[in-house]
Amino acid sequence: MGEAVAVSGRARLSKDRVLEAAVSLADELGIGELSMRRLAQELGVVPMALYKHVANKDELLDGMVDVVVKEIDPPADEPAWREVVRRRILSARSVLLRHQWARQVLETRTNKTPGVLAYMDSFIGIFLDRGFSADLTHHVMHAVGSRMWGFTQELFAEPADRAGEGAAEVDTALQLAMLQEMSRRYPNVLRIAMASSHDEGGVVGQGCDDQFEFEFALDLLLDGIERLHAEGWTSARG
Amino acid sequence: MGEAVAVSGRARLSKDRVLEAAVSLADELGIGELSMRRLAQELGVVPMALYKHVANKDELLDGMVDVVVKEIDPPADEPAWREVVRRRILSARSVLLRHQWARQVLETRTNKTPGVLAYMDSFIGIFLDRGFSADLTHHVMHAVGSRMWGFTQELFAEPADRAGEGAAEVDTALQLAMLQEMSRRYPNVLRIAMASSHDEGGVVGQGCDDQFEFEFALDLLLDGIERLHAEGWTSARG
DNA sequence: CTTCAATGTGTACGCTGTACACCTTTCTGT
DNA sequence: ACAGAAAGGTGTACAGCGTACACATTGAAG
Repeated sequence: MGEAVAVSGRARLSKDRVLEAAVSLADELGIGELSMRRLAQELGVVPMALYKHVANKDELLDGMVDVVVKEIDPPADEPAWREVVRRRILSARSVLLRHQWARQVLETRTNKTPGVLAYMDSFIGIFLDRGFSADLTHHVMHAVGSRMWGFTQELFAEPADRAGEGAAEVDTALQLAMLQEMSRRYPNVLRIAMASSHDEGGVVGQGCDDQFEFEFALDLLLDGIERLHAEGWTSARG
Repeated sequence: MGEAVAVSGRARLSKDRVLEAAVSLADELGIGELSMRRLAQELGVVPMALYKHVANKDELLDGMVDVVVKEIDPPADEPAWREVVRRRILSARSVLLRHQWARQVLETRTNKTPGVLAYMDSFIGIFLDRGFSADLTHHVMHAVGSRMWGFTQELFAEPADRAGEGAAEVDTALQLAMLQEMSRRYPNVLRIAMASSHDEGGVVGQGCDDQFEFEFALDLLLDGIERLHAEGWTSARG
């Protein structure tokens, strides 16, 4: 009588339901813990049931990427390309921060899902529609590269470090020793790690504002692009 | 009597031999095909033998990264930071092109092996030793990000496409149809893909000079850094 | 020659993705 | 309303993975 929900509580599966569940499972547990079996269990279904909605795990991952990419805001409707690009990239960044696994998956994929193409297309359109030449835009896209997706390689990523319980004293002593070793072998790394201006206290106290760093690098890039565009730059090879 | 080579042909294992074999196996087959079992077989040894030289697969991957990173040229000894950085990054790029799997592995790793730290340290040193403030250098390192390793996200990576044998005619017809579909749905992507100036003929004929694109983006970045340094830029937050 | 540590072996376990045959539910045409 | 087809879900099974653990072999030092 109903149309989608079986009488006995359990809703029917669908590709969308599978993808949605996969995304939130990856959000919770990380991409490494996402297996077909785990996902099936989450959906109250036997593993093979998933294969009626998704050809294989690769297609699942592609679908997940698509779901995430569609969360990125569309380009704003205003004349200044720079602000449009800037806002969109920052939107992408906030989306990819919500789904941290997406960075890795995006990079692994051989990128050609509809959502990814649509995002790229409209991204490119921002430049073309505002007077950039196809030539310059092409090079700009390469220069922007993965920053288009709102991420940079985290230079000094912490190793997750969950469940750090027992033997805290040994840890601090050992950490100090390691720090001294560090300062002998890699003095420059240490100086730079310290050079995050706020939080001057805590030794290695990860006082690095990622958002600031991201915007710094982004603006550096946008400055460069602006200059080239203003100069009417064109590639002089061939 | 000898010391390393057993009488019966087979050389003894060692961590170095394991890592070397792993690197060239990954070069040949790609990282996806590198398993402990396959590697052991390549070395004429039972899988568990590897664990006497490497704690687990993660440590193997770390070691492989270290091997690769050590192939990058040391910084040249000259006063102009820009040329030193440029040359070194291009050296890193040529190394990572020889070991394509390394990009992915580097990004996955929680980066802290000695070789990686040593590379970063000396990279940072290029700036510090040539008059950059620690503050600016810190931000610059974030801006450089993964370009330090000589790679950018390949925007339009081909899907490998080995073994494309049977039904070539269907393929071309189908490809044409897909192309038309593309041009309706993603017109901007197509325009940009075409805009690689040499090779104006072949439809989608991947006429994109990756090396040019890389250097373009790199120089854009270096220009920006140069300007900031000349201005005596300093982060104004905190 | 004995002894001991380092190195290589064999077996086994739990995990993965997924092929294939089967049953069950739901939709469609008459 | 009913037959039949299509779509969705199940159960079993297999090859491959990383690796724990107990055992055998080797090479060097006493």
